[in-house]
Amino acid sequence: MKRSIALIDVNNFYVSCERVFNPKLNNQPVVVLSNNDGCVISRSNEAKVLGIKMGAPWFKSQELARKHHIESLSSNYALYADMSNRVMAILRDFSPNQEVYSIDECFLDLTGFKDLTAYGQEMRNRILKWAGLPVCVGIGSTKTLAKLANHCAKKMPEFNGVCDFGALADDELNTLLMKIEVGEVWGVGRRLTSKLLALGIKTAYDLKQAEPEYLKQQFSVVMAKTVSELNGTVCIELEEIAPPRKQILSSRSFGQPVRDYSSLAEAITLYMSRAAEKLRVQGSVAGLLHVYIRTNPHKPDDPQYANGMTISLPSPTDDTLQLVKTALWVLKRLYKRHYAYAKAGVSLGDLIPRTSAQIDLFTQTQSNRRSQKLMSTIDQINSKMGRASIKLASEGMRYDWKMRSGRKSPNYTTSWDGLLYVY
DNA sequence: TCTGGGGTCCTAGGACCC
DNA sequence: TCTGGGGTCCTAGGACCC
Repeated sequence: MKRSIALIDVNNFYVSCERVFNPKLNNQPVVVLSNNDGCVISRSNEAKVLGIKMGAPWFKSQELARKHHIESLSSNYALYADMSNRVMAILRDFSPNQEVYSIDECFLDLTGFKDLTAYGQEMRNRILKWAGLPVCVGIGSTKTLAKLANHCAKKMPEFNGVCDFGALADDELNTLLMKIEVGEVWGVGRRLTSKLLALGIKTAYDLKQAEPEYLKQQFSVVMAKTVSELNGTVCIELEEIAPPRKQILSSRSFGQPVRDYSSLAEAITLYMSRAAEKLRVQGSVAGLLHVYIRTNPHKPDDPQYANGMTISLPSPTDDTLQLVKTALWVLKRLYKRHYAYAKAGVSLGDLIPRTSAQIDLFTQTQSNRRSQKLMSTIDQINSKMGRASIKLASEGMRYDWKMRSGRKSPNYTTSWDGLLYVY
C-alpha cells in the first residue's frame, strides 16, 4: 500500500515559544540568539523580511536592530524543551506511529488514513489551541517528500499550512517541484547544491528525474537514496524508538576569554559532569573520552592554540568522578599558559549499554557497586532539587568563564520562580 | 567587545594480515 | 629487469541535519 507520511514542524519554534508567554512580541521583529548571545538561531517572519540571516553573528546586525527595534532574546532551552514535549504529546494522539525527529518537528505515519488535508488542519488547530504554537504540515509517500511538502505548506499561502502531495495529480506535483530550488531538498546542503547546479540540476524536479546510478557515482549512495525517495520509494524508514546515542558531547564558548588553568578545570568538570549525566540517562557506559581547548579563531591576530586528546578508558564507565578525573588529567597535558582560551569541550565515545559492558579484571566489583549507588543518588537528588544541587568541588563557585545570556526569558513552565503573573 | 551546540553517516586512504 | 592480490579495520575529514 502507498505510504502516507506527515512531517509536522513548528514555525519559527523558539520565537513562537517566547511569544506564547509574551504577546507583546507578536507582530514584532524578534530573534532568539545562540548560547553566548552569539548568532541568530530563530527569527520571526518580520525579522526575516528585514534581512536577518539564520546563523548570522548578532553583533553585525546591531545597527539594523536599533533602526527597526528588533527584539533579541537569549535562548531559553528549558522553556523550549517543555513546549516541545507538549506539542509531541498532542501529536501522538493523531497516529500510533510517531518519530520525534528534532525539538520542533516529528513524523507521523498516516498510511491508510482518509482526508489527510482536513486531518492536517485539525492538527494545526489543536496545537494552536492547546499549546499556542503555529505549525505547518507536509504529507508525502516518503520522508523526503513529506519534508518537501512541509516546505510548500510554509512558503506557499495557497496551501493554508497543510500540503498533501498525495492529493495532487502527477503533473501537478511535477509542476510544483519545478518551482522548488534543489537546495531545499532534505539532504542537499550548500556544497552539494553547487555541485548539482554545475551538472545542470537546478530544481527538485530535475533531481527527481536524474539517473540514480549516475548520481551515486558522482556523489554517494546518500544522494541516490534521496532521488529514490523523491520518486516515492521509501529508503529512510520511520524510527519510532530513538536508537541510543553513539557519542555524547558537551562544550561551550566562554563569556570572556579565559587564561588560567583553574577556570578551564572548572569548565571541564562541569561539561564532563553534564556528559556523564546524559550517559547515565541512556544507560550506557563510555570507553573513549576526548577533551579539547581552543583560542578564538575569529581573532587571527591573537596567538592561536587548539589541541585535543582522546583517551581509551581502561574499562568502560559512567562514573562522573572517574570521568572527571581522567578529563582533568588530559587537560593538564593540553594546557599551555599565556593563551586566551575561548572554548573548551569534552566528548564521550565507544558507548555501549551498561548491561553488556566488559568489566576489567582489576576492577573491584564492590567499588563498582558503590560508584553506581553514588551516581544514581546524585542523579535523583539533582533531578528533584534542581540541576547541580550536588556537584563536584572542582566545578568551582565563581563561574567567571560562564557564557553570556543577558536577555533570557523566565522559565515560565518549569520553575515556580518563572511562573507568569496575571494582574 | 561581540561569530552556538549536538548529532549522524559516508568515503578514502593507510596499516596490517595472510 | 622484474615488485601480488585480497581482505579487514581504523581514522580523519567531509558532508549533512536541526
